[in-house]
Amino acid sequence: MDDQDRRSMPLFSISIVKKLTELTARQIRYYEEHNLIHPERSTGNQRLFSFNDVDQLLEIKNLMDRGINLAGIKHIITEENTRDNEKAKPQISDRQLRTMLKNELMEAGRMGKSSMRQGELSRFFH
DNA sequence: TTTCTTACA
DNA sequence: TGTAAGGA
Repeated sequence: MDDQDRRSMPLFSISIVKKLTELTARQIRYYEEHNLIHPERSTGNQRLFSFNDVDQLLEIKNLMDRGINLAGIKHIITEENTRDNEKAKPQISDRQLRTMLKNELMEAGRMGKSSMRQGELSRFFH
């Protein structure tokens, strides 16, 4: 069994994830509705989160704290998985994109927040 | 007891 | 987002 297997192993109940991420059950379920995480289901339709899910949620939480709304987060995470396949963005490298995004996020956090919202984020993916 | 879904404030 | 309702 390799690391990836371990990371995607469904182990935590929502109550555990709630403590680990400091998010409410409502938020956790809401993010799942928007396909930001994909916890497995098991006994009696109960959610079982993997280490990856928790990690993803922590990332979402960080973005939320920076004042980015669901649309923006969704956009980021979606691009995250789409980027590798589509080379329709020959302009900048993957590493450059990450650096740019990181700098922007840091600036947004430092400046108080509102500098980056909804559509503005799309400029990174044009 | 804990979690689940749906839906309204 | 919070919370109530009703079921598993």
